[in-house]
Amino acid sequence: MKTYTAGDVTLERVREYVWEIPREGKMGTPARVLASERLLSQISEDKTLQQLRNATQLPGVTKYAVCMPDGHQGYGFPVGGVAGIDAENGCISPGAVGYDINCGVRMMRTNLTMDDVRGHEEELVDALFDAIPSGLGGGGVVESGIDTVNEVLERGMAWALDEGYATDADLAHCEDEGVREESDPSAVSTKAKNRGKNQLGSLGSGNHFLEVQRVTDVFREEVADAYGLSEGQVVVLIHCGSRGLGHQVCTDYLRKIEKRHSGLLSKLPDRELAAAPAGSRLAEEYYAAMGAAINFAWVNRQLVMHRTREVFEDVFDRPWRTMGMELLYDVAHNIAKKETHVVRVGPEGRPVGDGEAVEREERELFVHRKGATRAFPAGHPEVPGAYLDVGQPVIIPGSMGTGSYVLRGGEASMELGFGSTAHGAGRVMSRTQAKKDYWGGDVREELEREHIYVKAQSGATVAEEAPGVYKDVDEVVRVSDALGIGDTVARTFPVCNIKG
DNA sequence: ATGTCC
Repeated sequence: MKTYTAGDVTLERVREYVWEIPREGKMGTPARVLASERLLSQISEDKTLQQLRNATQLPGVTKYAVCMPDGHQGYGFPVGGVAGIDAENGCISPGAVGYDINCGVRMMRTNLTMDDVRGHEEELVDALFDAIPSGLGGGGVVESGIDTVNEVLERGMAWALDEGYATDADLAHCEDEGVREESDPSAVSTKAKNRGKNQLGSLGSGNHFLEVQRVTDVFREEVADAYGLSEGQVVVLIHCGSRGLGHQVCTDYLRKIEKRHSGLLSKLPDRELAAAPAGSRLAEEYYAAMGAAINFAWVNRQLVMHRTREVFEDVFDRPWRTMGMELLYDVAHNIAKKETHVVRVGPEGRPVGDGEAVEREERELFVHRKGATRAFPAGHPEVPGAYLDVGQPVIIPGSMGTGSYVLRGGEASMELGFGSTAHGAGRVMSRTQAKKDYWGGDVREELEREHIYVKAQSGATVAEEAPGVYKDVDEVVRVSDALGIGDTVARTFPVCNIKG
């Protein structure tokens, strides 16, 4: 059997693009990396593989911990990691969701083409930058008080609908219709709410952005038709999360869980994997607080989209509905959710990997997706009606110089990754290193030569997000497609981009 | 990712 060794980790090649760290020692299950050899070598350069192996020690982890092709090191658990953990006898781990709860992406269609937009790029990027708050700290489309925040945390996009910021169609084309029902605003600290109350409708910083793009390629015509995508069409991609509110929720619960479940913590290989046992009060509270932050992020992206429609109305001087500005889909990539999956069970009733399994069973799991996108295939009941026959849209943002992809959930996603695929290109260079290698102004000029117009609050952010700091998104998507976990539907190229 | 340390 072909193997790949990086430091103290050896992976066995199960088949093309599937690598396995066999179960040994304290590992609860095997671990798997879904990658080409080139991507695996990039993944091996930081602590990703150690973190993935550590994750199999979380109590109740089933099948295998999985790393997607864009994986890299994160807080305790890889970005690009997926773990399906028994929701009855296992645990839930904030580090395996991430600090930016419900960080995610939405794509809005338009019926405009580049002929409509050409010559307006700079006007458009300026107008978007002026209208949509970005960067660190406060300022949002809506300035709200605690009461409004509580309603947003409770109701998600249903709140936006009632307030006139969303349409029924917007809700219908969002993962979970933009509402996590199992949410509890009272589980969210006042500190978190105070951080969030003036951030509703804001991009934030880092890799978050809003980008006007054109569709350059269509790979699966019948799926693209169902998604309303065609070559030359202009679309808008929005990538942001739950801002300071979600960050505070993660911080608050990490602290509480470390303290109250120190016994479990002492058995784990990394403090950053701190977890609350399923059924414990803190597990319930974290799940409900995370749900509230999830709702906050959906409203955040909705308000940014609402404001984008208004900007297009100003720039192109007609109502947004006449420009076909409909939500294609909104999908989270930092989330944990109770879902039912088929897992393999060993002779002692414990979830195991392929080799030891004696039977297959349906179990309710906390599916932790951190930097991984839900990718349910055609026919799955949670895929919206309009897309049921073709599969759930998966939106994979690339860098601001290379473009992005729309995929559809593939038939193999349930078996290989608990219904998930990649979430982006994935960094290959730290932010610190990026600022040494690049200068924001140069990056911006380089992009402008390719007719990509970038406007950012800070030149440092442009340097940190230079196209060269990312893995090859084409390669990430090629692997996803080849494995059948997410099938390519269309590719886009940037027109203008605003960021923190 | 993040009022990049209460």
